[in-house]
Amino acid sequence: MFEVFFSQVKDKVLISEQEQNLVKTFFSPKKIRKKQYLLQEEDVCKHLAFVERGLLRSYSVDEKGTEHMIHFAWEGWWMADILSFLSAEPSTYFIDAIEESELLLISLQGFEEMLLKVPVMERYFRILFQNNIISKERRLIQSLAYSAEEKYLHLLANNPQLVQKIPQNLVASYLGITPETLSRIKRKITK
Amino acid sequence: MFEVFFSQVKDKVLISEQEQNLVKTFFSPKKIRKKQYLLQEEDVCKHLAFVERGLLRSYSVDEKGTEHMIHFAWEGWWMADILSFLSAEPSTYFIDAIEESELLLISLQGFEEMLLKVPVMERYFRILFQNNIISKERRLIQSLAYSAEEKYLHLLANNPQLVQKIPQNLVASYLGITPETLSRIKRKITK
DNA sequence: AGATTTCATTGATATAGATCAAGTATATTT
DNA sequence: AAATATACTTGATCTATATCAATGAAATCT
Repeated sequence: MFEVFFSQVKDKVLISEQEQNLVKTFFSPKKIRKKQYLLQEEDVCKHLAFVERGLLRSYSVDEKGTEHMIHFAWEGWWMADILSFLSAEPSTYFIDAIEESELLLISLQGFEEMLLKVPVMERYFRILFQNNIISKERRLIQSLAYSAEEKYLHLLANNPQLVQKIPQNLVASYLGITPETLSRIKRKITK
Repeated sequence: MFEVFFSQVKDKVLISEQEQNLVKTFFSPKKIRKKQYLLQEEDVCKHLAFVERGLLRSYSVDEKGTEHMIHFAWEGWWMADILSFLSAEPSTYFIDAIEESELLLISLQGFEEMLLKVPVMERYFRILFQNNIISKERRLIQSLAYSAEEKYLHLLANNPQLVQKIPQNLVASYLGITPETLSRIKRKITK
């Protein structure tokens, strides 16, 4: 159950067997079916979710009903609305499963206790958050500086996994363009 | 010199006098004039900079020469290209001073040593990075979901300080719109 | 204080990408 | 396997915002 989890943690920090066993106690496993919600708007995000297997997405829905993809998480990635999780305010996001998934959940209380009792996990999350900032910053610049086609080409070059795993209409939303525009871009490129 | 710095740190974590004195040893002060660069593209970002007084900006420049604002930092905020700082890769950003500023600089070596010797600072940065993720996520959604006018209204509502401190053309770039469009939006709103 | 550069405003025009609509292909359900 | 829903493609049109251009207002320099 924790195979993917600890292989990810060990990528970033050194952690002893003892610490691993302690860390395990803060998590509970959860299975979630395709299309099932993990979080709906207005609810408080009660857990950080680590994806052992499967595929989740988070997104917001604007007044017109249009979905805007925030994040995808597959094996080895985390998913949550961090703002809602940390502040206990109602979320403005939805999180659901694109594919049937196996998750490891930790509550806010568990999270805080774990960080205090296992300082190496404080370090792990600091590094994780660092990396997240970097990737968000990249995406932000791309959304400001690049055309639809350039954004797609960059995604293909830098995140081919995402393009492979995620349905086209969700990739389009992730890039901030319409499915029609993405379809036309793909046709243009393959010529 | 460290007044603003420790008031910010104390906002997020509990830190003893002793720890404060140790932390101080890792930083060196620096003054920087208006328009002076702290970092230029292709250089490695050698320091995290804390702004005690003044105003900095970071931005990237695309092939057409257009600037895209990434971040502004005034009293109490941090500035760096985190990717370049942590990886020692050449930066793709510029950082310069909008106003004459007083900074506290820490090197990567200093940063890593400080986090190991003063664990409460590990915690501080984890929290800082958390908050940064949240604000980047907000900005990203706004860039995907909102019109130019909506983006500006949100900025006015949620970050009025920024609109006050930062010249119009830089605010426009921060929002991913042209100065002309921002000017027209302002006229429309004030009617 | 006058000269020069930089920034903000306004108007006219162009364009990337959205929207609307309809058809085709691919999944999913019964 | 047929039926239904969902996703993808293609074309025609529309629109928000960019671009180009010119003028006026601040700010900065000498």
